[in-house]
Amino acid sequence: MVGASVLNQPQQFLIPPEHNGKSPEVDFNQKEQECISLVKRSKNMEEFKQVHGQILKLGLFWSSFCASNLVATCALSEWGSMDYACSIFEQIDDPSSFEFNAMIRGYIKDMNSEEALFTYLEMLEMGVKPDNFTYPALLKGCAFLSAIEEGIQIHGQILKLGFVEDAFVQNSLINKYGKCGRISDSCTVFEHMDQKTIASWSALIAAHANMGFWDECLKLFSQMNREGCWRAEESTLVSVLLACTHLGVLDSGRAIHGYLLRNLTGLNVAVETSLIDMYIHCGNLDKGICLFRGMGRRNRKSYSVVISGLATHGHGEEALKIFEQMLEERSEPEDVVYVGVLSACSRARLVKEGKKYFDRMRFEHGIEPTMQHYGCIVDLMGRAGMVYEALEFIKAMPIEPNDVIWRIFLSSCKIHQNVELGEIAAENLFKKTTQNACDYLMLSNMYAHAQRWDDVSLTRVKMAQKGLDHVPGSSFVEVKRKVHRFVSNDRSHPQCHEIYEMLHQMEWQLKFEGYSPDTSEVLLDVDEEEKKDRLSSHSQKLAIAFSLINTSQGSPIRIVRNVRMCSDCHTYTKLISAIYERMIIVRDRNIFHHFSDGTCSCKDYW
DNA sequence: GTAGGGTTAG
Repeated sequence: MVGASVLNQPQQFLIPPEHNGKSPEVDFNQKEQECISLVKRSKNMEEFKQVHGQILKLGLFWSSFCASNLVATCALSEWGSMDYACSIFEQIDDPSSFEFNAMIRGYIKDMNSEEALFTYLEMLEMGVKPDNFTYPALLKGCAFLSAIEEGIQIHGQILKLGFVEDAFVQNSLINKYGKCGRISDSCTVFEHMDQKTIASWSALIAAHANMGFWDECLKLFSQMNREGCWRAEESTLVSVLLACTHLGVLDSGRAIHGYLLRNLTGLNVAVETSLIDMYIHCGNLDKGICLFRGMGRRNRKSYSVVISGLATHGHGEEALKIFEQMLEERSEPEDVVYVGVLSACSRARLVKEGKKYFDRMRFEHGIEPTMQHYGCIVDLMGRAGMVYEALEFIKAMPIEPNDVIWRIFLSSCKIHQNVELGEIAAENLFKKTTQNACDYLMLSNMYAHAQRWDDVSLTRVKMAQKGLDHVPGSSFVEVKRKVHRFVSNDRSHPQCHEIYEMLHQMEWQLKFEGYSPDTSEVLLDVDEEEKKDRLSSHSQKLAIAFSLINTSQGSPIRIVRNVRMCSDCHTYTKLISAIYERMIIVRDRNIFHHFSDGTCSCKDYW
């Protein structure tokens, strides 16, 4: 049936068959040219099949570049089909590297990397020599499959065939090694390059981002600016923005924003969304929302970023309004956006609404709940104090609850000091292989609060037996694009003396306000004075003291923490925000605390 | 004579 319809139609696009005065060879070449041009101009499968039919009818398939172009167009066009391309390809008696390359690229475009690798093997078996065009796509396939062994073999073939100097091949190698987690191999390829282009830097930065080496991403970006004369493109900057987001470095993120505005006209939705995400996760929610409101076009991801962002900053109601607005704009929700919606309900303690959205997700939008959704509901109930109901919910889950579910439940039990259920949570959590020191500390803190010192010791012994080390709490502050890290009782900072002076001064001020340290979360059964000493130099307090010295009066202080803050630091920070009239924003793992005028946005539940 | 690399957010 291929091309059947064209036979019944006037052949407007071809030269009439009668002799036009030229030699048959010229005539043939002209027809061939016209057919190729028509193949390339096809806008859909229907048009393509018509031209294919014509080419077969005119006998041009066997003797020309027509077959090549048919395969390439069908394999690589947006509207193309690999099945159809394959059927054409199979009719070529003696396929060249061009046709093989087109097939390989087509499979990669279709995310069918296995088939791309099979095609390459077929190419070698048939004795067709690969060229420098073969490898970029093939390496992309290896990257996608994280196929380390195959990748190494292919690298060997590249060396043997002498394509290792090709910049495109080298960039693909950097990417491939990055995706396979072999970052040092990416660096080696990069270092050996004569001509490093923007794509080489981008590939290297993305490789580091893929491994979560955020500091390295920023270092490479500044190195690139120092060494190169080209301007970064959007794709590079998304990786760099992602690094800023993870590190919580707002000033560096702002600098990238400035760079984008200076060097690019108009940003695409992906970059705008990355910027919004960066602002929100670096603690400047208002700027993120402002950019979101100014977006010309939004997609589901931009909505999702903003909804989750508002939820983590404790603005649950606002997040739900944006979600309703998204539904009005007929953007069908996907499962991830519901994680934001449900966590918004949980943070705002909107239990009824949360349950309603959970049902709506399943029954109205047909989304099967994932572990994350179940986690949100456990959090929703647990945080609101419905710990017994939360436990029943966990027991009724159709999938085996993972460590995260039990951790969320343990955290709820701790907030509401339900030791009995907390022990059930811990018992289940400790059966999992992914337990960590924080889990033991949570249980231990709960016992400490209940003054059960024997159980505190026992929990710590168990923790030590498992070889789990207490993760030292760190606080990070960025001042003038430089990140300062503090740990508890830190005396390593160059401004150490001034910082402790400031801390002393702060304590005096706090005493006037009637503050007394909350020692309930200091683990050891030692005397009160020692506990107070340990508390007074927690990393967050050092970071605040440092910021008060080094930033201007009235400017907000932004702190990123690696572990959850203790209740004393929370109370302390609330009071400091009022005394020093500063907004203090703390990123505490996944949520934000906005301390202002003596209160916190989390309403003391975190 | 046909073509290729880095591509993102939760």
